[in-house]
Amino acid sequence: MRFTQLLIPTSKEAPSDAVLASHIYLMRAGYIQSVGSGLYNFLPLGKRVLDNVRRVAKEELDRAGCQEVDLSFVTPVSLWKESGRFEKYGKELLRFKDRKNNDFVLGPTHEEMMVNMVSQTVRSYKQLPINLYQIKTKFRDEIRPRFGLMRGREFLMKDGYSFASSEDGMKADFDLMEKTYSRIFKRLGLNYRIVEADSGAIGGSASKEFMVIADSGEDTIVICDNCEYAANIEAAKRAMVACDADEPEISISSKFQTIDIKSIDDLSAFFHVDPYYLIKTVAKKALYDGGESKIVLFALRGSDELEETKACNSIDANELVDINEEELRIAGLVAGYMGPSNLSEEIIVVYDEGLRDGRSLICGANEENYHFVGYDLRGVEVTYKDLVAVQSGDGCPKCNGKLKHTKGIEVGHIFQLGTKYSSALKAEFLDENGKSKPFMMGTYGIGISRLLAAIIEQNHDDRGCIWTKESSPFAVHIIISNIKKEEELEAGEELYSDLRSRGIEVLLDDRKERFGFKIKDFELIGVPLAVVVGKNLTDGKMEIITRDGLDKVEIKSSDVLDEILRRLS
RNA sequence: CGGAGUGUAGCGCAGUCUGGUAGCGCACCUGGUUUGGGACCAGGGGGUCGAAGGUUCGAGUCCUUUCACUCCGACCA
Repeated sequence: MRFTQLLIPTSKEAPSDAVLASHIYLMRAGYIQSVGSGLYNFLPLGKRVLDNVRRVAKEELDRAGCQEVDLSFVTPVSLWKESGRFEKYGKELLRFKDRKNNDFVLGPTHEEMMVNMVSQTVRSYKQLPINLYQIKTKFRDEIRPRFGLMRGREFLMKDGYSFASSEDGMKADFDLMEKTYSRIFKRLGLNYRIVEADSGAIGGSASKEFMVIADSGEDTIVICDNCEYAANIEAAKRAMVACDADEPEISISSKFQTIDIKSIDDLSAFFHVDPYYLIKTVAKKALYDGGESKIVLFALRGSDELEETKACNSIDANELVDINEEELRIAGLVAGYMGPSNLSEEIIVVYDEGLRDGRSLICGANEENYHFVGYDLRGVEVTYKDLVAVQSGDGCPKCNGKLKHTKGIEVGHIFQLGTKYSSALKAEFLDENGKSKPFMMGTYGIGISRLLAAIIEQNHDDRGCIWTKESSPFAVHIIISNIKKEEELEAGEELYSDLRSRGIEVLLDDRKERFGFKIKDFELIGVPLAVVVGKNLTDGKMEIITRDGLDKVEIKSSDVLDEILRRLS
């Protein structure tokens, strides 16, 4: 393509709200344009990259035997009510009515639609397994869209769904998708890691996320420095923690006056006891379907932190929200002096596994200025769940390595769903014995538009984008230094048509601009390879620039074509 | 949802306190000079000052309402 014919509005200035490199450069280099909160237009360059990422995904999925379909974007609300997700998904669902006053949502994901489609067309186990996918715009009304393409409201996603007749079949599908996804992200040139994950609003049993490692990532992931263990903090486990500090010597269990001693630190200092022996009690309001809510106390060791997603899952709630002072008071709770015992019946208490059979503990007495000393959990019937946020330095649950935190961008997520949706939506097939059974499903997503951001987060410098080979909008960027010089123009044009005739995607900068202007645009746009046709043409040479590292070499003009072909192969 | 802030040319901003002809930089158009690191000179186009209502002789500026966008937070107990 010729620069003079392409819409590439590059600019020196970035929008003031852009903080991430990917956001800044994709805007500045004219890939995308903002149209509203979390909404973007893809300009020609952006569309080319999007198509490339989509193509890589499609090729690998088709290779793995998946079939592409395209389901209606507007989906009837009835399906969402049937699956129970209408409430669970909450405000992220964009709802609206048509002229006949029927309710619809814009699809944020398509489990319901796909199950519905398959249940109408697949009747027999002989038709299984089957794996269907689509690459389609999705809409989620995010609480707070930000970071450009990273967290938009409208975005392009590949969503796939597998249907099997047995659990083994489902697991085989899942494993195949894990391999396929690995191939896709590898081809896109990404440094990624597969981590164990929470299933979130999708539901289901096992799930894994594909995380692109980047400091700007929104997710915290926990990785082992010794083995392959890696998990999202929302699902990360750790080896049991022992405490080096001595257990406090407590002769009798009793209330103890602790005026103005409210925090774990204060308590620890006041009693000269390691926080390990203190109970931290976190109060939350849990929201359920139908507007129901319950007060829940999560008890964990003072040395640990609560992981909210785990906490939410532990009580099967839709969401956890903070409790305001009024609600605390009504529940008979005192901030700073909360404890898991002596509570009204309506309050649910969940203990962290780390407290199992704990003794000689200190906790709030649920009374202003008093703590309870010598709390003993041995032989007491309580609910234990894994609630803690794994911290850097904790032991790996798989080996004796140490865990550490790092940041990642979630670009893929694969789930084993089992029969969650097929049961709810009564999607069944007849097995070998003529018996009706719900499909064993898996669901698999890739954030196609988010990948553009992820690729740039991982591949950029202070001058602009550096695309990877398969994602780049063009393979080669030819810069004609001064189009007024006939020989430069001719040589540039000739190289351009030679490359094009070999099927190579070339961007030719034929604008009537100065050299500096053009080279800055090349650096901003980030095509991996550039050829400068300029002043050293008089010595019969051209310059090849590698965008990553900006290495330059002069090559005899007659050898340039071969050199480029060699590098691209 | 809670808190803070911003809406003025395509983009980035000043002007608002103290009411009196709508400004700057970049970008854009014309002509000329320049041509290897975002050039220079001259000329030019472009605005319901987010919207609605009010106060006033007069409102970008003051008052009321509203909409949109952005940022921070959603922790501890």
